[in-house]
Amino acid sequence: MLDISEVAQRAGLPASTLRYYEEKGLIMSTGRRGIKRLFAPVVLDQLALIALGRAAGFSLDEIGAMFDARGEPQIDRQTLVDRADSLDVTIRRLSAMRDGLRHAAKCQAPSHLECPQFRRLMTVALARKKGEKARGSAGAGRFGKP
Amino acid sequence: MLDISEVAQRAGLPASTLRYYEEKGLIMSTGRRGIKRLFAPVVLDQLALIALGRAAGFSLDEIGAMFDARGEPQIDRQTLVDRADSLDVTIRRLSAMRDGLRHAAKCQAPSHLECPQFRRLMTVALARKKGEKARGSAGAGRFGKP
DNA sequence: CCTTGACCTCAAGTTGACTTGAAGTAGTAC
DNA sequence: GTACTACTTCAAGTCAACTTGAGGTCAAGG
Repeated sequence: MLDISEVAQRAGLPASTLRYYEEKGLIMSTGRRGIKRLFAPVVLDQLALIALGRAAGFSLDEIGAMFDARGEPQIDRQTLVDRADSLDVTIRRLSAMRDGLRHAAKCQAPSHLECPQFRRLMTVALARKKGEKARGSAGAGRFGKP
Repeated sequence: MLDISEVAQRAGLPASTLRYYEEKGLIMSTGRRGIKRLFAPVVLDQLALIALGRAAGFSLDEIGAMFDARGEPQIDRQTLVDRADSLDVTIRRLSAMRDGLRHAAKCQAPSHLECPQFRRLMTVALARKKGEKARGSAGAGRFGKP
């Protein structure tokens, strides 16, 4: 059993964030010693998972919908697959942006927005509207209209 | 020349966001007809670039530091390369998360956090601490401690 | 000429994800 | 038993990225 400062230190998060995550139902403390929270070591895995989800652009609510407070995936397997699909889209975009940045760093063209290679990369990155719409509204939440 | 509603419609963004982006110096209107903004069509490319950057987890300020209001990359080529490198890290994590989600959707293990395959994917996703630290602090801003 | 509607500005409000601060509590060390 | 310290709660504050609302402007149509 770990107390909050140990979890904080190992996860690289402030204790306040851990309390906030618990309040939101993303993690659970397994008990108290006196008034102090105790966490099972598995919470570190859960926090890693949450960090991953945040890096993927999912909101805390979305992450909460994918995994319960014990870190187990929720039963809606289709949602998990949809999330994975939307990650694919994100990954394709990010790859294009990475390539675009690398290209921009060495390209001599006076205007990058007119450089054919740069534009091709951007087009790749944005060639998703159909795929995204065709599948309904299961996006990662960071794209699309309000 | 496009007026704001046309840009809004084509970019899939509300006009308020376009005004906000202009105020932040991310885009420029090329003039006014009376009191109304006019935009050159190239603004659509810039907006695509901004959307890409946002999807990559960059803040508007970071995007503003990478590209000027005309959409041209700023001269600090090393920064562009650093951003690209940090995108590589992000992409690796997201790929692992995507695989993890796909696996979770079909795996029968009672606890995923104990499923060896799931853990292996997560480990891949998180095996960056060294790489990230070794390169200094050129991250995308979404990772690391405050 | 007058109205209409799409734009404008500027200030204030919203949301998500936390952080901070004040005031309280409880194991441990002396 | 008192002090210390690491925790606790709860309310309020912060920050980014927008959004909303009130009141103003202006070109075009009738």
